[in-house]
Amino acid sequence: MYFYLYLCLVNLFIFMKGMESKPAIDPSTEEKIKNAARIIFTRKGYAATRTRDIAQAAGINLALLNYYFRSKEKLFDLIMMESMQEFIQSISGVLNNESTSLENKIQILTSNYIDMLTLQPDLPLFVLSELRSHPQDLMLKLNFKEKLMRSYFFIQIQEAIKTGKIAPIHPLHFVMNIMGMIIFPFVGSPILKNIGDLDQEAFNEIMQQRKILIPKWIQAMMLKGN
Amino acid sequence: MYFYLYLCLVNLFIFMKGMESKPAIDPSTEEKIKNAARIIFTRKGYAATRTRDIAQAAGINLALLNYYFRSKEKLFDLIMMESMQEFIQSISGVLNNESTSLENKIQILTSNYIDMLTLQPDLPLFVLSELRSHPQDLMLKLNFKEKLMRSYFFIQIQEAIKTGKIAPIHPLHFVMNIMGMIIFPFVGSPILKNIGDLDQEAFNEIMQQRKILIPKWIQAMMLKGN
DNA sequence: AATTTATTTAATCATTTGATTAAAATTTTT
DNA sequence: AAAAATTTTAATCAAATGATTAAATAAATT
Repeated sequence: MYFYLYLCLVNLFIFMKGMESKPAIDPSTEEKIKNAARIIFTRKGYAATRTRDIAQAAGINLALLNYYFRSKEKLFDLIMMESMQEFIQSISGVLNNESTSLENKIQILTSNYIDMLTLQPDLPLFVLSELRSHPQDLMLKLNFKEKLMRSYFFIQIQEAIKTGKIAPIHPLHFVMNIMGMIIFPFVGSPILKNIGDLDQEAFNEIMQQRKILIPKWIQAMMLKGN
Repeated sequence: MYFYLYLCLVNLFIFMKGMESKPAIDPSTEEKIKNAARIIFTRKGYAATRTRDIAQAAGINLALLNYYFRSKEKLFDLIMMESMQEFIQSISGVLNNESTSLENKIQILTSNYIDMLTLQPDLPLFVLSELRSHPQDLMLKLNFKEKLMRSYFFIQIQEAIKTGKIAPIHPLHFVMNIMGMIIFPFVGSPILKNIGDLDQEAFNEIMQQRKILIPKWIQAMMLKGN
């Protein structure tokens, strides 16, 4: 709620520290806490995460966590912000590349996304879950929407619809299908691994296959001619 | 953990009650609690749900909740079980209908699923989230996997692969794509509504469109000829 | 109607958990 | 080395929360 106010304060804090050339916050301890927090928050969600568990995982005292980050919520907001930014950052470049075709973007996007989610398979469920309860759409509204709607990628989609390359449907169907086919397998991996009798390695192999398959499928189902 | 043991005890309990023709548990109050619990658990998840909130929503006392269901965890397990069973039940009939074609099943499945999720949009994220933490794959292993693998639907998929109607890929890709395209929009609805500037009504309209579109897409991307 | 059984409540417990405080240890600056 | 600033810890607090108990009320049975 007081998220932006907090960020301003943190930035001011860090900035002033730098100005006064007083000893900067030891990055090693702060990072240790943040890393532990990221892992546990991402795996268990906000409500199920205990600050004591974070402290223990970081190898520090509980009081230290509050010394550095003031509260559980503020630590969470920070982690959440960084996760989202990393998320957006990772695709922003691809979406706005004006020298790649729509087909090409889909290929690169799929490949990058699958590689990223293979390394951080808990990330999407975490983001999707927390987004529901916390009305932090601020972040979302101010970043994600703008980034996507004004992206060259979106212009290309609308162009393709105009020229009849894509059927005249709501562009959101496009986003839903791509994201659904890429992200859902990771979100539903416990079920999918179970019904397919797959261990982690076999699951990853399937995901690697999808780097090739999904762009083909998207093309077959949505792009006319070619 | 002691989930099955508990179920047995509950069943035994109810059974014996019936035998002795002692007054059965008042269904109205028990149902009130279960309904409130289902809504709140589904919306906020296990960890973020307070038993007091359930009691209040049900219009009863906190002690009464524990009187009927013994503990938060046991109430949760019951809700979870019922949700999963309803989930499986709702598709089991479709999957095992031997008089419908593969294409037909996909149409019906898509339509049913979208109607169901339109009424219970929080269900998939709830199930997917809780499945990750709680290793209650027992339930999953003993039901979902068997139900799906032995279904006539699965036989039809394998048949279609043999006759070359579907490219020779892992059948799981099929499941991932259908589920991804149907379920993901509901899981990601906060983001999607935001970037598409959709209110609930407009979102539902898009989902209605997908009842027609998804079967077509699946056919175009995975089913050769026809 | 009397008695037994089932249902419901108010009050309370015990544990968990986020957060604070005051002091100790460490590092930095003078 | 002394002083000042910082990092870290042990101990503790206060609120939240799941659960229980004993008593009151209502319903069913005899």
